[in-house]
Amino acid sequence: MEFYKPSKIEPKWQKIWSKKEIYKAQDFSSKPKFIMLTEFPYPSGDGLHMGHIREYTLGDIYARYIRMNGYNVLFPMGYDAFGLPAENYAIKQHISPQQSTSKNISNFKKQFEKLGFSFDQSREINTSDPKYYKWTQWLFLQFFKKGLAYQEDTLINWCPFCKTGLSNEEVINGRHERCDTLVTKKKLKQWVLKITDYAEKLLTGLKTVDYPKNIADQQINWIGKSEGALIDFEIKNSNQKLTIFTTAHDTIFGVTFMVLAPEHPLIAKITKDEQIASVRSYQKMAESKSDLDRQDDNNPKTGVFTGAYAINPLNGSHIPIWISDYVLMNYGTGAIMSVPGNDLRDYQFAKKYELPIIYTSKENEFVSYQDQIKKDPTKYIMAHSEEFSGLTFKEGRKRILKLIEDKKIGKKQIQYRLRDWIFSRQRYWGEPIPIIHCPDHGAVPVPENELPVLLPKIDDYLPSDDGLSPLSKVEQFVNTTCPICNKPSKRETNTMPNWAGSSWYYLRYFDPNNDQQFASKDKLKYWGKVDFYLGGMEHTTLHLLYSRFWHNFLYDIGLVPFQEPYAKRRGQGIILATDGTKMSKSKGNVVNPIDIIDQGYGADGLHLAIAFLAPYDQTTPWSPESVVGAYRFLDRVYRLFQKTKLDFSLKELDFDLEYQINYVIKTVTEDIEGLNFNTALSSLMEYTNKLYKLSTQPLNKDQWQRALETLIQLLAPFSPFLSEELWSGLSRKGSIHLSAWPKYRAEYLIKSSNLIVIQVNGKLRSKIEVSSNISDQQLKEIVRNDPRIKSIIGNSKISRFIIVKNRLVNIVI
RNA sequence: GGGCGAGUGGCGGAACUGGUAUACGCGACGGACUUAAAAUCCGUUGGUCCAAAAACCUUGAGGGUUCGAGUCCCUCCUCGCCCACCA
Repeated sequence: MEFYKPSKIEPKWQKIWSKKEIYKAQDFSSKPKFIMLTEFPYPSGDGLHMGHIREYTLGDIYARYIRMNGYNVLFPMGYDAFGLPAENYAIKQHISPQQSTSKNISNFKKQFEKLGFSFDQSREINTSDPKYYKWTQWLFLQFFKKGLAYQEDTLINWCPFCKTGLSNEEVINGRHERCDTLVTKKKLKQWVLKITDYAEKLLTGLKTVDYPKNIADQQINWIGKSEGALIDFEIKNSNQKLTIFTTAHDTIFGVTFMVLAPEHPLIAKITKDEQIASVRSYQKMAESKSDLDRQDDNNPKTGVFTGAYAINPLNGSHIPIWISDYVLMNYGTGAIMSVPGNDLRDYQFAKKYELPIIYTSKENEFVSYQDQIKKDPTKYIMAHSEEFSGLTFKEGRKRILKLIEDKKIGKKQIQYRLRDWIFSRQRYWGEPIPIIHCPDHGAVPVPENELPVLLPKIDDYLPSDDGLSPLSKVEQFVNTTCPICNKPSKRETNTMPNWAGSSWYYLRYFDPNNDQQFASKDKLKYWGKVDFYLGGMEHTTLHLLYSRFWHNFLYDIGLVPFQEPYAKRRGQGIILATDGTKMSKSKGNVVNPIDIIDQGYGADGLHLAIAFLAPYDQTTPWSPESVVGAYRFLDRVYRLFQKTKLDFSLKELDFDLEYQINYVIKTVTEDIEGLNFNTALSSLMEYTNKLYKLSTQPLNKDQWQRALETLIQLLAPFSPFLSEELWSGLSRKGSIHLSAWPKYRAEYLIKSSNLIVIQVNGKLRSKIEVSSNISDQQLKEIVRNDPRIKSIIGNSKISRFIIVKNRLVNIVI
């Protein structure tokens, strides 16, 4: 008898699958197409980690399932090789990013092979390959030509450790999401992509795709649409005007002071002489504060009076103008009207500086506007608002807006929290931005036939504190001529962020070797939308949002046939360390998945353990024992196939076995469709246990054969190696992974009898087995005569008799 | 402060649309096989009480709706993730 040894089975099939290219996707196949996309990794020096394995295992299971259902499946893989992590790793290893990247990629490939994922290897891409980034540069130029890529001299988020600017999305709690360094501010000239132009489309597009609520909500919150009004306030004894943005224009009678952000340009023009000194010193103080300090809402409010007054356009009252850093320059107009009766921050500020408070709701005490509206908008009754007092907020809102518009002192305004995307990085390892700066013509795009602008190989690629890219030191690279006038000009030396290459990579899989276009029209049309995109929740407001933006733009300029790139998105949960905390090198609690394979559990054992661990989208701790259970199950399946001395004397079909076969097909199929991989596996385990018990009894040979085939076919997506091995042992032709997914027959799922639960007053008292076609009358009779039930009921009167067909009886006494 | 989600055995987790709570797996305990161990196989395994049968209790806490609630409603507690002085 042979023992189950993954190390003897798995390498053999890796080679065969690879040689026969069984997972190759066909362009223009007549079969229905399906794109299963998982996020491609950046090839780090540590190799694949548990998070990768979970993502690709789940994607692989689904891809294999869909493939067996007769689809032309595209399940691609590539490498997101440009960017900070790769470069920081190279610096640490004292080798060039080119070297480290190619070394790491070959390690990743080896590991992927060992893991046995069903990728179409022929379509592999690498974002740092000039043949690839030529098209990233080309796409950037399309943004430039449409005015959606522009340069701005602005205060940006700066990571002092990585020595580069960052986008808004890359700053998490005031820290750089990659290295956790506190972010500071730096004034730099930057390339910016105008993602804000797509705020509305990115919102409405969400209604056309299948995303889980939490992902859609996160994007909606990030885009942060709010509807309100811009209102102009005249300034007393001045010809200046102060424009504010508010979402609560109906509280305008409660305004008792105005607040400007410390950076507001109007401050210099309106501050009274006697206040200049204190205003200047406050501005200085605010400037030196880090983002994190400034954002802490537990901080006591601080501020300073400018000496100037604004005039309330509706009642003419004079309102002092203050400065405070709780107002942000980069949202709205950088100025607010303060209504301390309804806004907590304004209230705190008013209390501290003893400013008057007017309550504009009938409660006549502090009530948060947001809370009030949310609780019951009809109960919010306005007060202290002249002729509007007594109205509901909804009505007051409408009328005051109309009044403001009629008087031409303001207008309706839609405001988004989304900021434009800071797109340049002062680092070496990225796509050079294909722009030439000409003294006469300004920023000029590199002509298309000169793409790609190659990243020069240089020795000194370390970043510097001055905000200049390492490329600026390379004279052969920098010095060039203007494509328009031929005058000596300088190349742009900033590079693109690592999110550039990944913003369109899925499209390249359709046509990875095309050197005329990023992908041909025909292939874009054939493959269409990504049917299923699985990835990390942490990319919701980064990669996922960015790539939706790019794709929407490409659609608008007619380069892709669909508006949204991903028809269905799901996010997998995180696998924590055994102690329930995040796996991290510094804590030393990292589990290396490849070790698990090498310990003898095999790739199949690893896949199975991960799929069985918990629902795919749940964050859950890793347990080393889960692999033991997975391995034991596979071993049991293996031994089931080793049984040689079976008694096949049975001529008739075993109806119960027939039921089991059809039932397991049904449940496993439905569970995979619903991505309930853990319960699919528990069904397969139960089924296996039943077969194992049956194997000691007389059997019908054909039926038994079918039972075994069903088992390994249903198991194939989860454990590709073992199922292929056992399939070949049944001397079936071809790969099990190209075989047709089993179909159940409903007629075998009809039970002749059912177990009926009998309750008295809702409490379980007895169970009986009765025929499926029993009438309610008959059932009542049987239940009444059940000795246990009889004794419980005794002389009590039965007031109700509830029957749930084929399931339950409840007697109420 | 805002958004989303979750609390079920010793542990990971099941439970379809309100209808047998604790499936499946791990661990533990007992037994078989073995000189022994591993592996495997067969049992037991939410709690209280108990010789046993039965009974009673149990899905974070409390209340409600219902013949019947882990599931629906209300109040509260705890935890996780994301965002956060966004006017």
